[in-house]
Amino acid sequence: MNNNFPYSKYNFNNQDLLSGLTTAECERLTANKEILNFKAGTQIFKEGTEPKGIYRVLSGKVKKYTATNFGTDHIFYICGENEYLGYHAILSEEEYPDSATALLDCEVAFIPKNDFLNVVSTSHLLSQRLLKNLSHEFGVFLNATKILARYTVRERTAINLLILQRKFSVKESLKEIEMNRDDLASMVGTAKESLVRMLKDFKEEKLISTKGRIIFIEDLEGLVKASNYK
Amino acid sequence: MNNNFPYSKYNFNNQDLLSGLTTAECERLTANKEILNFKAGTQIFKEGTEPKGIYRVLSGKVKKYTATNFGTDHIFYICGENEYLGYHAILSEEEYPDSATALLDCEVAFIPKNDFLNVVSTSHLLSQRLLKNLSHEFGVFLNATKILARYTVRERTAINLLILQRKFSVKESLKEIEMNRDDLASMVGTAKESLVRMLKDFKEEKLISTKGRIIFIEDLEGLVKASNYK
DNA sequence: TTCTTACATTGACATTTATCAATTTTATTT
DNA sequence: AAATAAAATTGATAAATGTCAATGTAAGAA
Repeated sequence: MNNNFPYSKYNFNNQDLLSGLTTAECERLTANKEILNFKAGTQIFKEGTEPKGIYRVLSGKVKKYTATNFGTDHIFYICGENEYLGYHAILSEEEYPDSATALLDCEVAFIPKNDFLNVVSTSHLLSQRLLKNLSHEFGVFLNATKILARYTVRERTAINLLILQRKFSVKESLKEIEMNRDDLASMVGTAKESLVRMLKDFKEEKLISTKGRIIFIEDLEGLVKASNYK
Repeated sequence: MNNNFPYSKYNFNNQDLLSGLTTAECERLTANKEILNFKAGTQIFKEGTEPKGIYRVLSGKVKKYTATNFGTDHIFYICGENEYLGYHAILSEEEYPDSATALLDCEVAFIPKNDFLNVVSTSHLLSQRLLKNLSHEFGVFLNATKILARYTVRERTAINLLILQRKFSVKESLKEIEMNRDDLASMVGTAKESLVRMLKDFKEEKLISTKGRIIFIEDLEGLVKASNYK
């Protein structure tokens, strides 16, 4: 990268949680594994319900979000390939604190709760890795709350475009983001109309361009500057 | 409680992390323990620095916060008695993602990094408990980000008063909050003047009263209603 | 293709929140 | 207690953001 935007502060899973397990552990873990397919827009699990297992995203994208009692969502994370979903609720022995819905068509591996817990309780490597991941996530969340608490809508919009650009592009060169405006506004934490106006400003400043709902990042450095984030 | 405000969503540590360890483990853990005293206003550790160990608050209160590059803080948590500080950075093997400063005079037990890691790596109970705590915290944070993203300053002010009331009162009956206005504004995620005006509104509505900087909760149910949180 | 529907955008305006500059109150020091 | 410093509050105003209604555009269904 030729800019100093700290993308590392935006990734929950900084390594593959389940790599490096022994063959026996892997077998126990995947003994009852199921491959599931979710069409874009389908809910994978719902806030407040009992967790049945964990999920690994094999392909596609998943949005993670919470709902207010007055009907607005807040999308706090987009999960991509090889990231895991739903393990927090299993480990905390609580209900799901959030919901997950496919953003694109997804292929997902489902591992039942008991198989996961069983391996967690016997594999030192796995529990150490989970500890590392969860505590890394803590930093990611601190960053997110700080941004919501202290940055303007303009700054947050820029920050989220930068995050999404990274998240959606396997290759760095790819600078397209496709996401509906309601979801984008829900990530930024603003009204759809305010989000659209911000995009318009960015277009006038030549930081981005659009074609339909697709957003092209035209000036990465300019967006970093607009984010006011160092 | 005679209201349905979910205080449980605001506590990081839902049990004593280190209770139930074997005598041997306890000894290893506390072999190099130091008791430290921090005067109100003194920083305990600083964002971006190398973690040296973990801290347990024995008495007093500690604010945890992150700083923006443009000089405003966001206080995201108040630690009280028997809560632990600084273990995230140790477990994630990263720099401190946040800072901690004594809000009141504090007595704190310091456990060096290696002693902690040593016991974590050998005690199954401790690592399981840490996993449970960290994943519980995830839910606490989701709630916090949702509130920052989706609730108004009025609602957030009410929510934070309710949290502080609980946090500062050992007995439920105690309904006093003493905190300077800058810190309160920093928790709510707003400007000091906006915070003060919100307090004024709440006073006019007889939800609170004040004497100097001390805030008395006069109508808990009314504040819950003002928070718009269910 | 045409119709239909969902989504995106714009305009006008109201409301909320931040900022800056006083002023008042409270706490601390002498 | 008086003097001083720090913090809290208020007022005036600007800026940011949200809301509601209308219009435009794109995508899927018939």
